[in-house]
Amino acid sequence: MEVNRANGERSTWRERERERAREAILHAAADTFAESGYVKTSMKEIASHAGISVGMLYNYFKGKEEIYRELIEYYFTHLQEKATAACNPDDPPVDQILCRIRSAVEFYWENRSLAMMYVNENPMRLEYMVKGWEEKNRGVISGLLSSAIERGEIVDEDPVVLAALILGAIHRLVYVLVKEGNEKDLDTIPDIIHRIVLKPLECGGRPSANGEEGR
Amino acid sequence: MEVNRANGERSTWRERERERAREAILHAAADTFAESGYVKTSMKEIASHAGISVGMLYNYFKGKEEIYRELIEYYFTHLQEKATAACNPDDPPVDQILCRIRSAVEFYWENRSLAMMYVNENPMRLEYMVKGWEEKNRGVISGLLSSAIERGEIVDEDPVVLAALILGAIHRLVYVLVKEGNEKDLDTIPDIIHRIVLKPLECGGRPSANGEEGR
Amino acid sequence: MEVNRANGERSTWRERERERAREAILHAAADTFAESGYVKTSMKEIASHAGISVGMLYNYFKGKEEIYRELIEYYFTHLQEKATAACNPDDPPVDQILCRIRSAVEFYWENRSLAMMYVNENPMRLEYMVKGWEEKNRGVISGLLSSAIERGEIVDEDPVVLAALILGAIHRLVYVLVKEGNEKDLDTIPDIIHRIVLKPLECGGRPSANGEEGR
Amino acid sequence: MEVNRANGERSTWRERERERAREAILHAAADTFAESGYVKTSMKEIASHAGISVGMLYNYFKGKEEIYRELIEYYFTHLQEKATAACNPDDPPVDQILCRIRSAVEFYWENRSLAMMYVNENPMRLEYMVKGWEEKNRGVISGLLSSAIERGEIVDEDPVVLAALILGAIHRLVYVLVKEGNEKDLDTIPDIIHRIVLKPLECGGRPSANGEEGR
DNA sequence: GATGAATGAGACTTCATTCAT
DNA sequence: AATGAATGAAGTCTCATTCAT
Repeated sequence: MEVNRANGERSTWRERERERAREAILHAAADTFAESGYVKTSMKEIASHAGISVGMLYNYFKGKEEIYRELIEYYFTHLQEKATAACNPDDPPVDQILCRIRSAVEFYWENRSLAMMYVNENPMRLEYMVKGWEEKNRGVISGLLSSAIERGEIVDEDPVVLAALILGAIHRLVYVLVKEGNEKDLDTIPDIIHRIVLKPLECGGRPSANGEEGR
Repeated sequence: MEVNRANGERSTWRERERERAREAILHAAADTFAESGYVKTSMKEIASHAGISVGMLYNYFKGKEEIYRELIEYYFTHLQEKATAACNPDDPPVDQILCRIRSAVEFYWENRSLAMMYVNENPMRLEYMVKGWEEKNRGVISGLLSSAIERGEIVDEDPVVLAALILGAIHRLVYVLVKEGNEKDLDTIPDIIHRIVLKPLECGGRPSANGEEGR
Repeated sequence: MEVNRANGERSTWRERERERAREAILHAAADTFAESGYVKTSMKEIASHAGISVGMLYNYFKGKEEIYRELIEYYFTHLQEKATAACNPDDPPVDQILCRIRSAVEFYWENRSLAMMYVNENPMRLEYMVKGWEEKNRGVISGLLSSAIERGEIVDEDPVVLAALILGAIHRLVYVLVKEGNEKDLDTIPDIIHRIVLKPLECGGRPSANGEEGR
Repeated sequence: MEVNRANGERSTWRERERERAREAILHAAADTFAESGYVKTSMKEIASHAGISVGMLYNYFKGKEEIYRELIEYYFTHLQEKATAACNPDDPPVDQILCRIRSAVEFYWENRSLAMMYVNENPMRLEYMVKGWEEKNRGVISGLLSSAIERGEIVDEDPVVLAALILGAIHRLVYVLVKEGNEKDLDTIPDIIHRIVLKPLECGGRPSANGEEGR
């Protein structure tokens, strides 16, 4: 049993080491993919950025595609986690949406390589690599929009369409700001979305921005 | 002289034939690129879609890049031409924007392969292929927004940011609708943008020319 | 018989026309080969320089190799013809050699494309195309040198070696002069060879230019 | 530290291995180029001569051109080094020239593939690959000839022309001897040049240091 | 005769993946 | 565990030659 425990512990230690190594590789890979895109990034480059040999990559990952897929999954998973942790599910849905956008933008800022990887990549490849991410992503926002509509807080528009519109707008704003080197303005995005898209949707109770309050 | 005329005619015929063949190849290529993206599309595939041999492609185009660039340039050129032809520069700027969006959506509908090529592609590649397309594209819309702001017709927001937001929203809506097979709903996009983004921006006094009610 | 003669004449006319066309092609091809070398010259280029279609080339020649071979053969044939016509076989051999060199240099001047083709080309290709040209070429000179030696007019050196030496020297001088754009100095080559190589070889009878002793 | 040393040694060993492999490839390539010339030599052939796969060539060299250029540069560099090492710069210039020729011929003998590569190649390609090699090569000899003329040791001829003549003669003699399989006679070349070209140029008074009699 | 569109073999090159050490 | 040498398939492009018109 002690032996077993010893084995167990060693195995646990091994696993931790392995996990640590995998994450180091993933970080290196994210930088490389962000810079050059999936296709133009070679395994040699990733290995070199990670400071290990090409052969070693295959010890930790099945291949290039697995590395990429894990990065994208890591990206979406942590994006959701962060937003879920930050936002209170008892708040009004619109506030939750804003909170999630704020979380997302913070996350972009903290993980610029990942964000660039996502923002610069061929949407078809993303879809191919992580089936259904798009719908999942939109699903949360459109769910919140649905509640908001049901509760009569915003006007009755198709929530799926609204979600696509909002996410598309954010995506492009991120892309433009980063491409033009204005990364520091990323944090203005939540306000922009709020002012221009969400506020005007609100029904009477909370008066629209175009009313007496403006901004 | 008759000989000359004959030569002239033959040469014209040759040129017409050549142009016809080039366009056939471009069509085939657009389909293939739309399906698989630039990188995963091989010259063999293009040739096979076009019903000719690989070597023949090089009689008409310098290489893969030229085919792609010509498609993208055709896309942007005709998109702008169509919008410019359809919209009256004396109309209020907001109406012109809506008109341009309507033209664009019609154009997407009529050139679905081209549109998919654009919507599915890696933004970095588009930028690499046609330098500055993004700014040019945004420039027209942000210019009209600037006028609208100057004329006091819409609230004072950064027109560049607004343009990015609008274009990002449209881009994503096109992507989502096409990916989910709802291409027939493409023509709802102009109304959506109008209702959700542009109308609320209008300053109280002046109702938009497009539909007295708005809703 | 008249019919026959008519046929004969027509055939003769056709043949003359064909010969004329072939020579036009050969001229165009010589220019192209001289500029770019055998490998980098394409049939398209030759056709374009000759003002005809690619297909037409194959009406007159079996292929690229045949064109090249005929040019080289034309070159050597006419070089020899010119020299033979100009030089008196009853003159002393050394004078004949000088006379041949003078003829050759004149020929280079008059057929610069051909000469460049020859001077710039891979010797292996030349040898491959026209087997034995090297020996034939050297043969004439070494034959004359042999006679000169037999007649005691020049010192007793291996005539084959001497011929190679002389021809190599001329070849390089042509190459250098043309490459540096001093084509006009080509005609100094015979004197140089005379002064530096042939004269010193002469035995006492005709005293060398280098002082009374010769060697 | 032991680890470091181990790493250091392994790394050194790797580098040595790499260097060894590169040289093996270069040797194989020299043979192949010498046999078929640059253009007709395919990477497949080189790989096959070297006993490795085609892809492997690209681990060691950027491409075909790099292999070729490295060979040619090796050739010229070592030719010059050998000559410089062998010849005493305080000797009379004419003796130095002869010494350099002797070194060169020895070098040809020791590196027959390289020499054939050079002797058989299209001069235009050589020039394209190693810009200015012709002038550099001629420069050394013509410089020595200039000194000899200034010192009144040889008659006053254009040293550039003389150098071209000498080098052309050597080049052709090497070509002829090797082509006819008389490689063993390569070492007669320095004497030939001495006897036929250099000696007669000497001004009466001063006998050459190389052999009091001439031959 | 005359054309040039069309073919297809073959060249160079890249790179994900494997495997002996 | 760790390395990087090695492979080989696949991709882009060129061009001599053929052939329907």
